[in-house]
Amino acid sequence: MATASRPTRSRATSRGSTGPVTLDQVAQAAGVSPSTVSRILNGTASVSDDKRQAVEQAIAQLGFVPNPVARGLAGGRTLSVGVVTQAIDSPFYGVALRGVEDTLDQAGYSPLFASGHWNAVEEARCIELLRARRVDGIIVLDGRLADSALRNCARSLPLVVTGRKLKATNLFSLQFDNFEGARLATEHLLEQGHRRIAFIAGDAAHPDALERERGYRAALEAAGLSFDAALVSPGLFHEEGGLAATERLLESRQRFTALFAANDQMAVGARLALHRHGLQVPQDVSIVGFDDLLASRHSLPPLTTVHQPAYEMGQLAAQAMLQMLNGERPIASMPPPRLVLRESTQAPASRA
Amino acid sequence: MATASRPTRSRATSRGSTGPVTLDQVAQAAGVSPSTVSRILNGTASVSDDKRQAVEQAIAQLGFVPNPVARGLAGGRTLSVGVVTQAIDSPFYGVALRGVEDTLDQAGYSPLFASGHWNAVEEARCIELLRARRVDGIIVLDGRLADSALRNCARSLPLVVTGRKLKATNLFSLQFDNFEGARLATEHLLEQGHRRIAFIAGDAAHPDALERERGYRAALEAAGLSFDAALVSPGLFHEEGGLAATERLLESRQRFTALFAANDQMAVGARLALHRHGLQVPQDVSIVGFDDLLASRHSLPPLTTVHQPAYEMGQLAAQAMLQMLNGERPIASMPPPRLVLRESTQAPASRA
DNA sequence: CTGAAAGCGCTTACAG
DNA sequence: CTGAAAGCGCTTACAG
Repeated sequence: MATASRPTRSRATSRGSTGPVTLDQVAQAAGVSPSTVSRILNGTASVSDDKRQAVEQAIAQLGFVPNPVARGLAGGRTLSVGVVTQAIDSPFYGVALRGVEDTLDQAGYSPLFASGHWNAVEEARCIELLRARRVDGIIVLDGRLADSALRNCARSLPLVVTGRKLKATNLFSLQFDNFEGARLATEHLLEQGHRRIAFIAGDAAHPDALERERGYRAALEAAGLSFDAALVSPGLFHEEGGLAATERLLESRQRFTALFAANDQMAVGARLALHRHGLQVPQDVSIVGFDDLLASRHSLPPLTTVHQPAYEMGQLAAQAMLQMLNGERPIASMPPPRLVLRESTQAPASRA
Repeated sequence: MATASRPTRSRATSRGSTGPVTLDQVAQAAGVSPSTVSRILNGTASVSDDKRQAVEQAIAQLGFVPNPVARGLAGGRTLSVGVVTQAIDSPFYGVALRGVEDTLDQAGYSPLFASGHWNAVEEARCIELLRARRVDGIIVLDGRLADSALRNCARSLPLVVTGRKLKATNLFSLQFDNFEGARLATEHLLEQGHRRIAFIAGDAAHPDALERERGYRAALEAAGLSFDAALVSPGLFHEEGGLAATERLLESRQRFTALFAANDQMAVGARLALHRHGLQVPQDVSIVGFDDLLASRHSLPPLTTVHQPAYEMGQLAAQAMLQMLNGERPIASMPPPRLVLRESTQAPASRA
């Protein structure tokens, strides 16, 4: 009778009790209260074996799937985590997103992606949007948000940030050693005998870009070479920028036998510029990149580059978030940089 | 008094009435009922100007943002749409996802991405997951789900599918003319004088792959050339596959002066294989790809390829979804294929 | 161990 | 045009 005589409208009932099975239906089928079903679902309290069995059977039989929307409202947890990235189609961040997705998925969480387009204002908007959607936590992949904005956000939500070292409660940061990576890349060129090494710099608005330039200079200095500003040309981290930067270098008639690009995308642009000028890689000019994008393995020639573990970064960030959500304190850190030797570098032609 | 004497627990109240502003608070501040606030928010009914003003002011003053989770539960709409894609980091689909994201975002909807990994079983899981999350509709980008599964899904949710022609109520499909694209690519090679044109085929489990092969054959036949199975080698749509397929072709000692790869990723692999065998592009072998990935513009040499408008595809799919959600019937269709001429093709060396 | 009840923050018939 | 009330499908103190 209880069900039959429901006095008011019920969307589900009105269309013939079709529609998704609800927890109440499970409770009724199992002959227990909704509270008990909920407890079993959430492992919130111990429940007698017979009730548990009855409920589990009812769930299986009815094909019940809890409604995350209702759970979110009632329990305050949506089992979703926001991810602010720069662009969903970035060859670098895309891989990181996959790492996040895979890790979250295994734990029953869903990612909610939002793209900041390399722009602090939009990134802030992403965070607002994600909070409005009541995500349980937010992962911020790099980006240009001020540290203070991040700290502030962490006051109401667990936050994990990559690309900077930041200490704050409720906030975990993960950083790749860009300095060391760049130093390694430059050192490799030096060891091969190169002395005139051009540097295609990234976008100076990114801390990464600055760190990589520092690494380049440190390696030079360690080898007793002096830094020559005429050999560095900014390429904004993209292909066109790398192409233009290299054109500029070539037109300036600076001599160089090797070139270190602060990311693979610029290396690809540089490669094309050299080609346009009839220069061979690595015979005439050696190239080292940074990131080790999937595509770099098949570029022409396959690119020597600093491996940045994007997928692992995504995984680690997601794992850290999961731990925070569990009340644990994450302690992970990024693996150290590692140079991947391929075919774009060799000793300079001895024409000195 | 009403607020102060609330008899029961209230999470928000207990932490000092902090936390997000609720609709009730807005109603109270504006001196109207919650119903009225809701109506204004949703444009559900006409409301007198003075009340509207009072409410709008209260909203602005309190910085109220409606809780989508509550909206979802109460109204049955979550303002989110599920997107099942193959891999979040695919160079092709990534761009399509950006098109979806941009379009949805403008309309106040959020995308929920789920990756099927080129696998019908996982795609089905994605759909389940998205339905469990109560998305308002689902966009399926290509994939291997059976038509029947899709039709079935459309019975409970608006669905837009790309990569196939499918008629069903509540379902809109969008298809690129793969046949014509492949025909165009092959025709171009033919016009340049090539007669022995190898074909790196895609994964035969994808309808796209079959269509592209059909286009290749059709162009050959139109030119009076007979199809030679020894000249086709499957490459599974990825770089490694393209590389291996080309190696096989080369080892089989089949002669060919041009090569058409059923996607750009395989073209890149093919390019590398040719390089390993000391063959120049386009001097020794011309290459045409398919897709026109962002990267293809900067490959060595820049790749001649069939432009497939991934971003527009994402946009169109999202727009169609938005229209269905509005009760309209979408009528969009994909732009026709277009060949982008770059530097990887030229007339064969006259050594016949 | 377990149930009844209230509540999460909205929406939407229903009845003026 | 507008409000009171019930409900969306869960969770969680509270009281056995």
